[in-house]
Amino acid sequence: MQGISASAGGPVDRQAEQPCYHMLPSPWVAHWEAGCYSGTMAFTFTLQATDGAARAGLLTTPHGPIETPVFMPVGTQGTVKGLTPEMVRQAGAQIILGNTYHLALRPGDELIRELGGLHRFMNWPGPILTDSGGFQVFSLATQVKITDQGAKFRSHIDGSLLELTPERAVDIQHNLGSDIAMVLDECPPADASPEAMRAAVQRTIRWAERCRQHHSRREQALFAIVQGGLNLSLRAECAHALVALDFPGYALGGFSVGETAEVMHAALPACAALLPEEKPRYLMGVGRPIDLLVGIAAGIDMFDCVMPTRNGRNALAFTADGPLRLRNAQHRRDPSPVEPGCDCYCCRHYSRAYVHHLFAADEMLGPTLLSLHNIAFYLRLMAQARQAIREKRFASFQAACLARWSAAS
RNA sequence: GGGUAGGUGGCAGAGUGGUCAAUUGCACCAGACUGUAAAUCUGGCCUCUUCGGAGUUCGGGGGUUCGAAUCCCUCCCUACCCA
Repeated sequence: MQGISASAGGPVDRQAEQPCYHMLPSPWVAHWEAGCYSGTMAFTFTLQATDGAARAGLLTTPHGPIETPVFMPVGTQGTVKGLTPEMVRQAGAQIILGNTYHLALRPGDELIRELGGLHRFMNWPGPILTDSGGFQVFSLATQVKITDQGAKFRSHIDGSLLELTPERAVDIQHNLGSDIAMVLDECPPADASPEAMRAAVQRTIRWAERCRQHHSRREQALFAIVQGGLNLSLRAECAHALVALDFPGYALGGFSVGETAEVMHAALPACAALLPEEKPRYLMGVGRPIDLLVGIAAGIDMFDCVMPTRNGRNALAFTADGPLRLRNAQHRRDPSPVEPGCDCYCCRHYSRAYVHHLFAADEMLGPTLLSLHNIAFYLRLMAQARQAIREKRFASFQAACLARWSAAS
């Protein structure tokens, strides 16, 4: 009976739920508090500090500024799965992703425009980057037919035949109203033949040109995507052609598509160096914490990956001491937080034992808490990296992180 | 006391002479996850193993048979019905 007594023990002294504001640039916080689109901020990128190839900078968008290097949580269908925008913000996110392919299929980009655009529709007043759907053409490849005109494919929702062209991808992203849009690209698998890779690069360049031509929305930045796989001369050819078109930002696509991490790591410095120094560089779809650090060292400014949220839903927590599988029996009676010292909502209030219980009982709060923690971990890692770059000690920061991650396993 | 139906691996529950170390689900134990068709998927789950196999299992005991979880006898136990 004592366990259910209302007055037993008195309330635990909980700190007020303070957002992790210390990680965010203050204009962004002000923008959030205002809760609306000011429309005064143009798209700019300022390089503020370098440390070797690593860079720290400031990106501004109509929906707020972004400190780089930045990690962008993925919100494919207009939601970072399992989290409210408020939780994503409190974890320290400055910008999130949305997806052209998914949102065009459901609920439809026209509908979202009608309802005030994606920011308003999903209640995320901060910056949004939308992916073009090029990756879906690759990942749903069995049912896709690619021609110069565009990609014909079957909807994964109802099987209907649809076509995504460069122009349509731009229109959809216009309707969504994202701050940064991506060109439609062709993303071949790592083991594609040299001919296929070359064809994909040429098509990607032609499509980028068409996107550029078709793009008219001044308050939205359109980024180009460099393909070419692991062939550096193809990458260079692609990059040169795209740079000549003068995009406000450039992405490296076609990584983490089947090649080993070592191979990707080895290729990144040269590929990043192909991109203009004064423009933001975005490594698409990457990756694990170690991949982020390697990318930053190579001169990348922006990253996105489903890993913190997907793995969080699947009971894996990233921590400064390496990954933790909360479904494992060893956590059954562990009273310590997922990551000691972490100031995220999950770590401030719950034990590993409780999170373990949530996953064992298949309760939806488990995936929510670990998604939240993982995003907080990723964003904290990036904040620390930014600081390390500014203090010219990124290499030792990276080495220290790696040593700690590997020591635990 | 009489009758009926049953007793199978942690649980539920298939199998009813050889292709059965035994379908399946759950539970349990691990692993994977990189511009999200993923709150998903994979593997393991009697013992030992040089991973090729080997040895013991289907309530207990006995028997029939070349061969039994499966057929027979007997004992024990469970559920329901009748007294």
